Amino acid sequence: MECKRIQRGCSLTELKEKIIETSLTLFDQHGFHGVSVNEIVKACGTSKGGFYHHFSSKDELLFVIHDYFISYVLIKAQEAISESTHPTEKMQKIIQSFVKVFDLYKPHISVFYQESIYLKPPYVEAIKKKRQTYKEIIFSVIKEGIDKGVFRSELPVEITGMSILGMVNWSYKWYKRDGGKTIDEIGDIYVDLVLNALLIDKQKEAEITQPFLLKNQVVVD
Amino acid sequence: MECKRIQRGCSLTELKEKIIETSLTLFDQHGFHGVSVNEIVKACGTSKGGFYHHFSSKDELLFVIHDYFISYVLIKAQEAISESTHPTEKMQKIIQSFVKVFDLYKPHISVFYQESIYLKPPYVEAIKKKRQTYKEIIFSVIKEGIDKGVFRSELPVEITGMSILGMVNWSYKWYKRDGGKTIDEIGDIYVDLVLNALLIDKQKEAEITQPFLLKNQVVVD
DNA sequence: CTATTGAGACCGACTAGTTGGTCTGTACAA
DNA sequence: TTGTACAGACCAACTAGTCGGTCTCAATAG
Repeated sequence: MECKRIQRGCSLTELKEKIIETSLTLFDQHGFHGVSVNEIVKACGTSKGGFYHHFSSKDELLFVIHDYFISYVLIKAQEAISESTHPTEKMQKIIQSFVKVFDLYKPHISVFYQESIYLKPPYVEAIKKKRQTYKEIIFSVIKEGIDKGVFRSELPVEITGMSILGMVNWSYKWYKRDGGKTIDEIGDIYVDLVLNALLIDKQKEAEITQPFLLKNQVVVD
Repeated sequence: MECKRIQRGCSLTELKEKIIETSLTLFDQHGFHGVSVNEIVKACGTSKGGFYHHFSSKDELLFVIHDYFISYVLIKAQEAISESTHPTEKMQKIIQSFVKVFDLYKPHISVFYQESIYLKPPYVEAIKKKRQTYKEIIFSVIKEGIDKGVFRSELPVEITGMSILGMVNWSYKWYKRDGGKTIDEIGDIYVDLVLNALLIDKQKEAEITQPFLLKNQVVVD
């Protein structure tokens, strides 16, 4: 179960790990302010002392969760674009890699997008910086696609990028693992929608046979 | 300033109105749990008594804000589809009408998407029902488009619908009134992206001259 | 091999402050 | 007089965070 996840530093004790995992689930269900430190430690079978031995504050715990997640996503995105040369393929890989994260890190994502307003100033800047980096990866792929004559040049880079981000990110509001479709299927649909929206028609004709565009398969719900 | 907004029942006293508007701004900035009732009443220049005269609880205030917003959006969407016959036009109208709400109800939207997890059981069902109705409006337009041979039949209705919703909804995370583009311009881009993603190519050829698709204008940021 | 030490991991009663909510009182209009 | 609209002191419950203390165990000393 843990094997597919990113390797944490082995310096993390079991309790610290458990506090993070437990509070992640609780925050996901009730929100950061809907869960008290007492509830966290009770759910962990530990104590206030145990908690504050590992975290200087409840806010730091929130930061650790945020940082852990965004760092992971960032690495995955960088991997995705580095192992491809063609902008279309890069876009496809980014979307598919991000969408995969939903299976592994659903609570992380919910907390990340839901509770980030509660991050205290010293922490919020660090997270913002990484989020911006992530955005710029998306933007750069779109820009590259336009420059290479693959994507439609009339599209504004930033807003198109935010549209894609929004489409994918919003999944955290509704995706359930036991829903009708697997996360990979959903990813394929996203890729299909995005590429149909971005590619210039000639390119689309040429690439329609590639696997990232949905065939005329009947996809029932 | 208020004139463009929906007419509230005139039974609302000035204080109740003021509490709603003030807390909306505060919730938007600091989150529902980041603002205490004391802070609300202080910002309003009123008192605990004043507050609890109009609201039975802080939770009810949150519900009122939610219900007010979703009801408005629902009406707008129903207007949008009823005044059009063609699915393409319906989709266009829905997106444009929703996007317009961002200018008028930015704090409502932020609170709606950010704090809804804190709605208590008696309230949360009522809101969920209306949200579902909204989703089904979108779904029905997509379904109609597919049935009429306008939208690509290989697209799954629900996920495509959630993609569109996500794309548009996500705006609340980044849209600023004084940004580079007006909300109407952003709406046009959304319409362009969505229709390019949904329309079958023949339709696209035929309708490319229509105003809802971006011309080869250079849109700089 | 045993004894001593000391540092990290953890416990839980405690505190100071804040929270949502109540209750009595008041001003005023009908 | 009666009801509505508000004021603000008050309260019980809960909050994040503290702090003195205990336990474990590895490193060192004898």
